[in-house]
Amino acid sequence: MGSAKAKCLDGDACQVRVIHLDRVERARRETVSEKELNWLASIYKVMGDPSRLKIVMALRNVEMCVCDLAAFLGLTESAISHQLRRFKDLALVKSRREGQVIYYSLDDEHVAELLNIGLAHVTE
Amino acid sequence: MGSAKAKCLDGDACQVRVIHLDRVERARRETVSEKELNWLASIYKVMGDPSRLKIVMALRNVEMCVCDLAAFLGLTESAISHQLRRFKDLALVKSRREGQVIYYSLDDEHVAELLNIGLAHVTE
DNA sequence: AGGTTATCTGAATATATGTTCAAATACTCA
DNA sequence: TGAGTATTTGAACATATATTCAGATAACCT
Repeated sequence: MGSAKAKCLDGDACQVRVIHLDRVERARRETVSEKELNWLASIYKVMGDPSRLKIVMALRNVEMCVCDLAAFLGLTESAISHQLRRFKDLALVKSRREGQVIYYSLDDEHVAELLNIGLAHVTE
Repeated sequence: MGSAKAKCLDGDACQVRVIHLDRVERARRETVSEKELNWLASIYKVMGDPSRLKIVMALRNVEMCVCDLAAFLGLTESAISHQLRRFKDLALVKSRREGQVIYYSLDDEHVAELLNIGLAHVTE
């Protein structure tokens, strides 16, 4: 119902075409703040890279040091260190020093939960 | 227990340092196939961009056409179309044509579920 | 102190990515 | 059929990103 004739939005200059104004307004009403959205996106993003996903999966059950992860992933220890820093910046991973060795482990239940959901579906 | 002296892996040339061989082997045992891992990563990845995340959130409740989404996001219709194609390539979004208008909606419960988990945590 | 091990840092690089613009396609209505 | 609307496509561009290399820190051991 209702023709699909586009209406206009953003009063002043009528630059934006809209067909279902009600839906757009509803979406606007139901969205979260820009800050929350960006934070959420960055969590998904950090898991959206095969190498990092593998790191998260490894840390899911046991803490590991950089060179263990490097061996597991087949990457440089430097590469692992760089990626771990990204996790730490997002407070998704924590570290614990024991002599020369630094042990990394997950520090965020969201990540573990998201991982479990994903794994459950991917392994059917 | 056990000194932190690194052992060697990958027999032939001993190029890889490992401290906790047992943990690495366990991680190897418990990982999923490369294919599954990549597929899973691509799902997280597609949600790991603010614009796309906003698209998913909009489509969570109602189907929308390209220009509605463009109005909602404040982006070009072309940009929306490009992003929607990525979703379609991953079979996460489906489309339905009605005359000139093409309606998009979510086509994968994983995505909705991941989104709900994320939203629940982000909005505390 | 000096030497070894584990990790980090920064520069460099190649590649991926998000967006826009211009033009093509698909459908509708008169 | 032809004009108008909705969406798609491909090239282009600027930016972000993952990894490596070389060198810097930090902690241990003798």
